[in-house]
Amino acid sequence: MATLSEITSLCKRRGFIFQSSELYGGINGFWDYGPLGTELKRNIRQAWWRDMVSWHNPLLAPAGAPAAFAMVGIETSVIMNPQVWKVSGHYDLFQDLMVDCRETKLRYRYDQLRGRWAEARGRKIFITADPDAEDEFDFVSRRASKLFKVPTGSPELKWASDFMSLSQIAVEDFVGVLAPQAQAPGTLSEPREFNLMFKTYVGALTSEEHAAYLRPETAQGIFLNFKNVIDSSRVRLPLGIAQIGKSFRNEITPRQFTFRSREFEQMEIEFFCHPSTSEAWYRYWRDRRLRWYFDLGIKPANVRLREHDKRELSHYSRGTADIEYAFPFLPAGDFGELEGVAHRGDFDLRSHMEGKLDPNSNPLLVERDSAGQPRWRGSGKNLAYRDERTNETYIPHVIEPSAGVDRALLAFICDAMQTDEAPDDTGTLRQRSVLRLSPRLAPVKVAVLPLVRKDGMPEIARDIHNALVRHVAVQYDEKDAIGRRYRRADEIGTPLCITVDGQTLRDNTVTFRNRDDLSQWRVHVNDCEAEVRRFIGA
RNA sequence: GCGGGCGUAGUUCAGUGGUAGAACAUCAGCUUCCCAAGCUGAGUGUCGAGGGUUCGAUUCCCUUCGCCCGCUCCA
Repeated sequence: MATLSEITSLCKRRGFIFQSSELYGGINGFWDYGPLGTELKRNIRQAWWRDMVSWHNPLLAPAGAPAAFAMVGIETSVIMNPQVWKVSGHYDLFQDLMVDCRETKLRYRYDQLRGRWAEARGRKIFITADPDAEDEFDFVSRRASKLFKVPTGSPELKWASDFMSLSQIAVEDFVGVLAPQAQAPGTLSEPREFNLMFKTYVGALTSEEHAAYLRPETAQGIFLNFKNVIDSSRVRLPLGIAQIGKSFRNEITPRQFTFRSREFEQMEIEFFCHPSTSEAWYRYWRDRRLRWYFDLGIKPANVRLREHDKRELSHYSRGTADIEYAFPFLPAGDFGELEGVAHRGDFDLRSHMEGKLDPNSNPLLVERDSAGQPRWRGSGKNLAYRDERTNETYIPHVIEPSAGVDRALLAFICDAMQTDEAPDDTGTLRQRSVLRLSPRLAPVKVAVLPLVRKDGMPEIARDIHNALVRHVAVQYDEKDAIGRRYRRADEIGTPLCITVDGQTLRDNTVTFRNRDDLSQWRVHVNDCEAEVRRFIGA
């Protein structure tokens, strides 16, 4: 399989992906799409939108679906009322305080590091536990006896406190804190803020009361408009609302080409249904979304569906599955997330009604501050749904398939990139670089080529090109030998070539040539468009 | 954010303390009746950016930006 540098150099050489602001040395975590990349990306969005939204038939239950359902699309703003992110939980979650260990270079979440004070041989040290330790009591005991050089369980070692969070310890006292993997105390930095949301200011004044955030996901825009859509669109549950749009996250370490970017595009559906049917809908969406990648030509061997186990799940969720791809730049056996399909229960709608819910409470309760008030106040609006046929009112459960456009594009390119062998005109096998993209996704569907640049062939080929140009993405190429033109088409994934040759002059047929198996067949000049459409399935 | 490596033409790379080359790609022409053929010709780089040392820096030093790898992070 291709390496990351082979992928990035092909993407640059052929105009799929460039580094953003490359002229000025680039900017970490941002990417531009070139002419072919833009077409490919549009085709991915279009395939998703058609398959999920515009080609959806609300009168028939799709294969495997529990029932027929409605599906509409919306497009919401990137910047929203900041309260949205407080209620959604992103504000708390994305403003993590971290501490770094200067000795081991390890970083810990400030609120996750726990430990207890230990006293021996005249020294008092706060011994922290590794957050991943199976048994923090055991971990801390062993660390303490090693530090003080006393046997475990020795009466010399006294515990001066119970377990407590590092955040309860003053920063001045960090000199007496032993980090989980450090040899000596006092190696932890002061807690530092890592704000993962992009902050901006609305209006001309740069003051905190005008602060706002670029959305870190498109989903919240859908939740906020659930009631608007219901009230305006004559749709009933079960209902999917879809959106494609940009999102922004201040990733600490953008890496791996476009896989982890700070500006990225999402294709998300929030699917609203009755709580009693939500598990069946969850399974339906999980399986359907996985199949979508297969239908667009991703090799099943490179994809896996990873169901989160019970410990990873919030208790309110009946399931979350990641659709993952074996990106060639990841270590062998590792997969990277393309899409997450999550059963979110009524967490989001209820949070926007009542105030931010505590995801760890069971049953779900509004998170309160010390005064007993909601930590983050909800809208107070009623987002319950009334089924007018059964007269039942309920808060819908939500299934959320959330896909990354840029990640899908990268996976499609990685999966399609191949080097195989094809004979040259002397019959010897030569390396051929070919992009086996699905015809639906290919940026160029067909290349029209005169076999040689004489005998009127270019004129006929131009006529064919001109007839196709309003209907399919077509390229005309008369430069260089025919074999070289085929290879150029192969390298950018053009699935079909139409060649005007000597026989065309006699009987008005042209040669169609298939990118994948090099097969050829003849088609009448007047039937070119129909044949292209048949082949690419559009 | 930490540690390591790297940055020369569109791409892959060579090279030198005296301002740069190859292959492929690109463009033009000739030739060419089916899979990267041949011939002729052309263009391309402020050697990532800024500063320093030096008579002189792409080359040595510092800073910075970017890329890759490992940690960390990844709702």
